[in-house]
Formats: sequence, structure tokens, C-alpha cells
Amino acid sequence: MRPGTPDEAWREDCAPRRVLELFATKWTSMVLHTLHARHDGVARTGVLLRSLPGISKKMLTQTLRDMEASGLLSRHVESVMPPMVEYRLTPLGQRFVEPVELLYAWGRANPDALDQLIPRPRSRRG
Amino acid sequence: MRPGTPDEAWREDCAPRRVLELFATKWTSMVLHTLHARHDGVARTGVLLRSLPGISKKMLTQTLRDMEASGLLSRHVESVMPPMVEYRLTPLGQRFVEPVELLYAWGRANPDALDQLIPRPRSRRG
DNA sequence: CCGAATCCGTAAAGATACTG
DNA sequence: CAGTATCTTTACGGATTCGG
Repeated sequence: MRPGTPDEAWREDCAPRRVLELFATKWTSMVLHTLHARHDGVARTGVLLRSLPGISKKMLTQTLRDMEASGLLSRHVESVMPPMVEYRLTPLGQRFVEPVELLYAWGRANPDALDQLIPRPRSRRG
Repeated sequence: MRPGTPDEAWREDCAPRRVLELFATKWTSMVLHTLHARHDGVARTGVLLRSLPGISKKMLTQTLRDMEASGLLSRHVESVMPPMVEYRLTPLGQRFVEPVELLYAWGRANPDALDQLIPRPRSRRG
């Protein structure tokens, strides 16, 4: 392809770009990994909360609701006291665990590359 | 590990989580891929702009400056008229192309999974 | 005590117009 | 051609309140 010609590979609706959208939401991939690797695809809210240091209850709820709306997991409520809510990977969610694990494994295998990265300064001009 | 025990795998400073931070910045991975796959690691601003449909000049500049500060690419200015600025992958940047290509390939191989995803409604409450 | 909703603030993302 | 200034929108996060 000649220089200056638009790059067809990153069209707005192309598959690779839609994958990246999943990772653009901060907690989604970590929820997928946690459900997959630690709890046979099932966990309740409190377990997820403790498995994701730094997340707030509010962000966890919001992330889970968005993932439910996307079809990545299902939500099961037991009307008991105290309340109990379970989240479960759907078959679709189980498929998306694969790219998450690819990144996870790469990070584990390349800590030195990450150590070379200079943390970007916070609060860049908008 | 017993249920409810904090998940050590997602500590805030762990390697996999630092990888995710790269992908959490929307355009970074696409810039890495474009430089790598289409231009032998070198491209000027206008080429990148046309290769990433949907990006604005402001976001491109901001992304490139952040990546430069992180050590992923270098910036070369020719003081001529009209201006000419080239961006080049550093050895560190070339390493991070690898996980980008992993996701890229997965997306190409799994368009059906992406088609099953229900797009999250825009404008979710914070 | 558990899970979630609401109100609030900050910051990153995005669109557009303008400058050298 | 490359970059900046300004403004709007959206994502993120804390604190508080609600409901069982």
C-alpha cells in the first residue's frame, strides 16, 4: 500500500478494534479472569470485591451490570438474609477469557519490559 | 485458596495489571500496531492520523506524547516548511507490539464472538 | 450485615476551530 | 502539516443513604 493511503486494518468496526473496546473498560478483563481462574466461573459480589484491590463497590456493580448487558455473565439473586448475589460466566464470557489470559500470561512472562516503562505523568493536558 | 481470601493475582502493582493499563489508553495499542505492521516502525503524524479512523489530531498528539514519555517511541522533528515530524518505535516499543498482535490476531480469528456481544448502552451513570 | 442506588466531584476522552 | 485552545461529554471514584 502506498504511503498516505488510509489503513484498512483499523476501520472503526473491525474485529481487532472491537476487542480493544473490552479492554478499554478498566475492570472488565480482571473480572473475567477472576471468575475464570479462581471460582469455576462463579462468584458472589463480596468475593469479587476482595479479589480486585482498589475497586469500589460502586464500580464493581456498574462493571458487572454492563457485562451482564453485554452477555458476558449472568446474575443470580437469592432473596435471603443477608442478600446473596452470584455472577456466572456465560459461554460467550468464557470465550472472551481467552484473550484476557493471553495478556495475563504475557505480563507474567515480561516483568522486565514493564519495569522499563516510564509511568506517564498524571493529569496531561486535555 | 479459600473463598473470600484476597486474590493475590490482581495486586495493584502486579505485571498483568500494568499490561492492562497500556490497553486502557484507547489509542496506544493501535499506534503500536500501525507503526509495526505498516511502516517498519516509522511514520509521520499525517500517516498515523489517516491510519486511525476516528482519532482527532488532539488525541493523536496526546497519545504520541504520552508514549514518548513512557519510552515506547521517539519523536524526530525536521524544522522545515511545511513541518515534518516522524515517530519511531523504540526497542521497548517493539517489545510491546507482541501483546498487541496477540489481541489483534484473536479478534481476526473470532469475529463471531464479537458479533454475539451486545453493545453496552452509551451514557451509563457514574 | 450485604448489595445496590444516589449525589457529588475530578479527570480523561472527544469534537471543533484556530495558529505557525 | 503539525500542533494548540476551548468546550462538551463520558468514565472513574468517594461518601452517603436505602432496603432487606
